[in-house]
Amino acid sequence: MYSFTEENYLKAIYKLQEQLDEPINTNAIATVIQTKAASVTDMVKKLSEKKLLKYEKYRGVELTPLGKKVAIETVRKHRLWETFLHHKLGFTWDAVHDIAEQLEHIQSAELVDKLDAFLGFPSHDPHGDPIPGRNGVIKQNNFILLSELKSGDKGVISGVVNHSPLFLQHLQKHSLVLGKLIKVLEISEFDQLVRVELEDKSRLQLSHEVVRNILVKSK
Amino acid sequence: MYSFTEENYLKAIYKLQEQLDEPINTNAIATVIQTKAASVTDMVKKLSEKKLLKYEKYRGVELTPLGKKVAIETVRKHRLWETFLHHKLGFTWDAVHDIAEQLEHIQSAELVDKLDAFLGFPSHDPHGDPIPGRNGVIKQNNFILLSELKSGDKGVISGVVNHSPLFLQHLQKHSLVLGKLIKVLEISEFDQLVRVELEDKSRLQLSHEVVRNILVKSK
DNA sequence: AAATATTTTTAGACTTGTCTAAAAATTATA
DNA sequence: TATAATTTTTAGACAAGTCTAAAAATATTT
Repeated sequence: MYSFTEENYLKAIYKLQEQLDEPINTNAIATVIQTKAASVTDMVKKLSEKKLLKYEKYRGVELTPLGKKVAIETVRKHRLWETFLHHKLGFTWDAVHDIAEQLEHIQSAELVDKLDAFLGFPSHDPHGDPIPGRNGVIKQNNFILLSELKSGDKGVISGVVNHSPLFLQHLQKHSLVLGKLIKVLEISEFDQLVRVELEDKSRLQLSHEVVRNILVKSK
Repeated sequence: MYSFTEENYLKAIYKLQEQLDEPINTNAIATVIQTKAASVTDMVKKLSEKKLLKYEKYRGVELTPLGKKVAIETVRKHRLWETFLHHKLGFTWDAVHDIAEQLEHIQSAELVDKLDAFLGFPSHDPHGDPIPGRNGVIKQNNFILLSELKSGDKGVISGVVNHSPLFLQHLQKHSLVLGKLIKVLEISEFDQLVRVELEDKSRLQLSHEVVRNILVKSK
């Protein structure tokens, strides 16, 4: 139905739209898609002709309901495949993204539904991001940043802001994985380092860069 | 590494090469790939430059060892994905081919190996075709056609010659699926119809068109 | 408000893979 | 073996998606 490229553009624009609530400009798309602004202009014109988005020269783009639907379906496929790769095939959470980027473009509605059922209708992917339902509805997480917790507060690690393999590997190395209960002991006023304690009573110090990229469910 | 199109050409040429043991001509490839002879000529030149096959104008093509390796890897991926779709997701055997045609082009050696392990290192796909190993070795089946059995002979349904969805659905409808023990009762000298008996003592008549497209392991 | 800087678009070109129509080579037939 | 029929290749064009370089529009600074 839609090409790999079209789906990638729609997904990128959708994600930008979630962050900023205003028309998405050409350069922002170019950065996400890893392409040049001129290419974006070309592509955006084509997507506009296909009624997938509204485009006004020099004013940016906005997805139509159809475009948003396709984008969300692509996100759904991506996150289901990530879940498959992690839970069924045993890939670590830092390795699933790149492969899912390919798998998300496989065309078959039946495949998506059967995969969903096979995985037990998961609500979240291996990074804690919510998986859109068949109907396109996304249950938004109400997780908060670990950096927002005060001394004595507890939370369960439930997601990440930064999805880079390097960051994910770093967390993994320190057993900071989804589901882990974490308690804030002390936040240094001097250098912002956060001392935390895990379930097994082990303690470690986390940099601000780390705590502001971990999402927790407050306990 | 190689594009969808390149892999498809190599796979098609490989399969033709298995059937005929002589250089593969342009029209044969065009028929399998569902394209025009002129397109094949163009593509074959490019594959030749990439050392994937040997091409002599007007004389046909022959895969190089590298080309054969890529072709077999593609077949391996195709058959592993078919197995996944059938055994894990519950697709019927007539529905797996089209989706596997897409999945076979996903790029990740690790994915293939992990999928293989997840499936328990299967030896055959849902149609009874052997799955090439990691090393590219294919254990050839020594199945025979059901049409070669004589009255009184028994065999286990182990594969099919015709892979069309229509034929596969037809077999399914009559419970003629892989693993079924089948006994030939009588072959009509008049109209070639074959009366057979299944494990559950049920009997049915099979046309020549059907029996010459079923492969059995002789018992 | 004019000058400067930035962003976006246009124009033209390139790549991959495809096509049609015509030319060239091969094979089959008389 | 000359002629006809078939197969294959070439030539030129097209679509999708990308690029560079230059032009146009918008935003920022003075």
